[in-house]
Amino acid sequence: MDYDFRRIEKAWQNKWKDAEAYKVSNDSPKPSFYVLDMFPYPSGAGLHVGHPLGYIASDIYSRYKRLKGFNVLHPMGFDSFGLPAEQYALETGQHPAETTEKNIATFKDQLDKIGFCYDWSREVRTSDPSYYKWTQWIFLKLYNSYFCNTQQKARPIADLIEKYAVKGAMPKTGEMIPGRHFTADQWNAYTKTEQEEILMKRRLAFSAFGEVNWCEALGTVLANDEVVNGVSERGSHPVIKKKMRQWYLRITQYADRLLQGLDTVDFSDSMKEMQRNWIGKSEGAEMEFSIGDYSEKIKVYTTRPDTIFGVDFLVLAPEHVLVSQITSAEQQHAIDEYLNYVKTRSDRERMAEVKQVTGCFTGAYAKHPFTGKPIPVWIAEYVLAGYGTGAIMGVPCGDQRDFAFAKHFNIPITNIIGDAYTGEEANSTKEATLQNSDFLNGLLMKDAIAIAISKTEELGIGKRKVNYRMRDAGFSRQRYWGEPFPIVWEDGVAIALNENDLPLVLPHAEKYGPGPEGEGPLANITEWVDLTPNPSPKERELREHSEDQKEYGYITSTADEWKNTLAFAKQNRHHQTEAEEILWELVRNRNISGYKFRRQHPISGFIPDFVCLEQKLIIEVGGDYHNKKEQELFDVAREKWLNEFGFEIIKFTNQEVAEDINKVERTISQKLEDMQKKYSAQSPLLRRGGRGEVSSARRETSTMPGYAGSSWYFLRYMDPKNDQTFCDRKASDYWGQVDVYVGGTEHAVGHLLYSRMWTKVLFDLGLIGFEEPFKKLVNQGMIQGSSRFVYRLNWKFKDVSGAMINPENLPTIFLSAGYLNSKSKDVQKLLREEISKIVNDIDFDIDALSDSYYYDPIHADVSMVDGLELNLDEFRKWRKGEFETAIFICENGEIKAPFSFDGPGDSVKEGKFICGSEVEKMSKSKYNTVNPDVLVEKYGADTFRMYEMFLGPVEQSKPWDTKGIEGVHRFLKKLWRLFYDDVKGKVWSDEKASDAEFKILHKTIKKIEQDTESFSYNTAVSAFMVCVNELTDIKCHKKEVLEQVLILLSPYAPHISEELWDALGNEGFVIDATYPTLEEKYLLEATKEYPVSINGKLRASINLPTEVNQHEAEQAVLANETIQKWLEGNPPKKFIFVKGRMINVVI
RNA sequence: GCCCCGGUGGUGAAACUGGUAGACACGCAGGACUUAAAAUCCUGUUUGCAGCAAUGCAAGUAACGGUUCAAUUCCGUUCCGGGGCACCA
Repeated sequence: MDYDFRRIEKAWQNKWKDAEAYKVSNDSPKPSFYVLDMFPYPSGAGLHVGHPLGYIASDIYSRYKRLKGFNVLHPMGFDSFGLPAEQYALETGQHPAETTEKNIATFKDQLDKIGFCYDWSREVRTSDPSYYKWTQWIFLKLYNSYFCNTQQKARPIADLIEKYAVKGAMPKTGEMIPGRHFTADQWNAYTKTEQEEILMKRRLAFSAFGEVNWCEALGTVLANDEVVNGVSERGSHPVIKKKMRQWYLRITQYADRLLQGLDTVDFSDSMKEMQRNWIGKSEGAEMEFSIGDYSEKIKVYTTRPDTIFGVDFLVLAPEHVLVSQITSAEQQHAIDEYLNYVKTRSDRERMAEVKQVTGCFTGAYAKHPFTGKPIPVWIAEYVLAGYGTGAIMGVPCGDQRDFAFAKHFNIPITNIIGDAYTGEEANSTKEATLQNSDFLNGLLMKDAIAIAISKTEELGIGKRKVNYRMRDAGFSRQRYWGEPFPIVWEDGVAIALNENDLPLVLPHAEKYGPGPEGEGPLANITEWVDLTPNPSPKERELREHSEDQKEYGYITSTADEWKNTLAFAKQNRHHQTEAEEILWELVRNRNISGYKFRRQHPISGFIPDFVCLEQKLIIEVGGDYHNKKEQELFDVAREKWLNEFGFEIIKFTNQEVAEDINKVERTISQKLEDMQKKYSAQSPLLRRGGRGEVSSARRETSTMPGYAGSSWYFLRYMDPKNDQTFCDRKASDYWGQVDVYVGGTEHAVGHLLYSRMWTKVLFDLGLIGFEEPFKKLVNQGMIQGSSRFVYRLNWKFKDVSGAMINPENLPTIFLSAGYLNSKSKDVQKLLREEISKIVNDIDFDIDALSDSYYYDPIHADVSMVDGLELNLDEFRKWRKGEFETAIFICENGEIKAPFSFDGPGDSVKEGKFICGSEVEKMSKSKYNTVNPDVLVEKYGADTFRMYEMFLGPVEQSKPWDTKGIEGVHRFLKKLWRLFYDDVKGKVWSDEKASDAEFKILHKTIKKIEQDTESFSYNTAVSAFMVCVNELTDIKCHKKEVLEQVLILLSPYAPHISEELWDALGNEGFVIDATYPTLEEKYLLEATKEYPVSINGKLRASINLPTEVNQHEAEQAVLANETIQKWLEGNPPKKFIFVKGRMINVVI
């Protein structure tokens, strides 16, 4: 019986599925364990061999923990919002939802073939409304929270509002600063708009103006990596910085807690370091310098207040607000010129020429806060407006950039550290002793820092200050395929939707191009965006007269329709029924609870009898004609339609109105009251408690960035189906933190930082019980692709007359790598000869060209290459035969062409075409991807799993190479033969195992357990190989031993383990077995082969009892022949005995 | 420039807190079985020198130096590769 992996794997995958073997319950007496993978973006290219590396690692760990008696949560889902799907939609017109759906199906199919133990019933997809409902919900939590500086945590914004209303915002010390401080009375007197503006400055999710990369030609906002050298990546159009309203997360408030939290988690040092760098905390002081007669002072930020007496100049960022004020008349022209120069420089340029010194003197002088010495004030682009205060103090003897600046502009340099400053370069250490520094004289610089700060604070010229490099996180994207913001802008004020109104479903789009004014594609879906209620007749008049602003109500489509409806409505108003007249008298003039009603007011094509737009309440009075059959149907349809737009309808019959108008009144006002309650607080579109109507209401047209959905998905897995809350507190308390999180380093500062922040906010608000999401992080290395290149001759040659050769009629010629690698000048001559054989009628000059110029490297698909040798037949068929007629010049100069010519001809044709190779990122566009399906098909999932692990340590990046997979496959076949013999069939027996056999088993148990715990899977695989090799060597076929080995192996190779486990006659799945217990007694040895070194060099090896003591060992060693030979009769100087390890004799 | 991580046979790699460097596998070479192939199995495989051989000696973990009875492991300097940050005051 052969190892038929195809049958086995399929069979067991089905059995697991049928038995729901991987379904996990939130209710279990077992201890919980949570193993998580970073969920993938389902790209159209499908899975490549790089993806499963981490998945296999986590799968092994999950299965291992399960065997160890844990209730293991090991889910998988899809990060399915994102740019690639949108880009694809732009190109092909296919809706991202469709392509995403398709891609996910492919991914799942591929994943299932590898035999992962995911509980698919817990799958999440970030683009699914039932998921992003809660992303939006958490966004609202962020929006409706602020960071309380006293408690250092998030609190509901309602608390802040209450505080403002009762106590205002008063300064702790000092005077009130207008715009920042206010009394409770002032707060209460502010308009809603003013209050909202103040609150926006505290909300954890907030909107503000920020700079974006704006490309006029493309009419769109670009991400940083879509901008290359100041122009757009697509089309090379100019890109400028433009201020636009954006959303942000106030992550800077969490900087300190994010920093502290790192000490509580088990991440790699480099990962922690990266996060620390990103947060970029620096401690220093802010100091104030007064300038001439101006009341305003220049604030500088410095980490080196100890060098305050070495200040020779101040430098402001060119964008600094004070620049225009302090510039002197003489310098005005020079400053203007410099500012113009700066404007032309992109960030990239500024970065590219780091060493270039530019700047301009403002003509102003600041006063040194201690000495009173006048200090020139400059501006220079090396000072960044966005960091610190946008101003620095220049200390040339202590800072290399300041030094270069002073030298360049001939500013005299003050030396405050004596000999420690050479005059040749700045001394930026903190080790020198200060001189020339008044009260700091004689102090070491690093000690002087604290003293300088306290003195500064004492004199009121500055204060201690902590700065962070991290900026608030941009949270809006001008894109389509993302979560819409649950925000409506009413007259410029952001109003959040009610939780009840979620999810705000992403509307279907037909086009994905940018909207006007840099807005996202959603801005083009007018009927979705514009929630402005129908205008009053007066406003309507106004609007109709303005030609370029054709607005006809928010649900109305065409101008004509609207005109007709209007006319019809007007007509209706002149033909009121009696009941309508009575009702109108009742509701008009804000008669009922102060709500304004309109009669016969068109809402799109419909004309309700009465409507209160504030609460979206419609009153219909039944006329006789409503009894007709078709009218009834129409009414139903209309009601449904209006409901969709949030309108509610109450109906009265003529009779009711006529008979008891009081009852009618009560009904209406009750209804209004109910509706106000129901849609209380912040629901948009006049459903607010307020009385005023709005003149414009537009939905936010940006969408959330990719990291929104991924910032909390690990919580959703715990309670994926819950439609009451994002994740029940019981579920999150049961599972707690993610015990092991496996993923790539590329998310070090993005995803990991954001999800850590979200977790902290949710924790602060009491919604979950832990404040770090991931207890342990395992970084999987990247599997790189090994690309193959062919080199196409570039026909940009001049012929001998100097004219360019026209390549169009010339054949495509490919050069073999070795041909090019022989870097000699001869290659060109040789090549010229070869080409002349092919193309007889042109004579050209190749010698003049540099070798880098005459060929283009082209990626060849790795599947057509065996090692480095290109399969020419396949290559000719590739890309729909694009290179069908190409000519290949092989390694040995042989020419292979699809036609015959008078070449070297008759000689034996065995030239190989060798490709160039390079290690690059695995990507479809580089044709270097390897699909796991192919390998699974050829060797089986178990082989594939074990091979990926065998490749090397999980954390290590390595180029993909298939050549070793045979070895792993052989191992599994060898394992199989312990159970089944080719000839004899089944060979296992129930015999009692010997100690020697148990020793092999328990040695393996020990090693596998250790290695699995420490994610050292490559060595674990090798331990399995050793085990099987040894069992084979001693012909052990005993069930007692083998079935234990199967349990050990099942996390690594679940299918074959399951098959053999079953064959041995066991009940149930091996995945539910109990992990073998290590019994040390089998590992004890009576004797040990001790290596004996002389002076650290291994000379002999002697067998000693395990329980030997140093004296006995010494005697045995000295009696040894080889050792005696080395001792040459002398006694050893020293005898070192490490029990159980080795012996070293020093002579 | 700064901060991390790494550098070991022809290749992927192993070596627990300093204690037999190269486990395991690939590749290669030789052999067995076979008409042949596939599959399987066996032997060898760091380098140099000596030997018919078992084996012995020497060198060897990027380079140099140090600590130690003993260094791939700890320390210092330099070189190379990978990743991150970058006029951050």
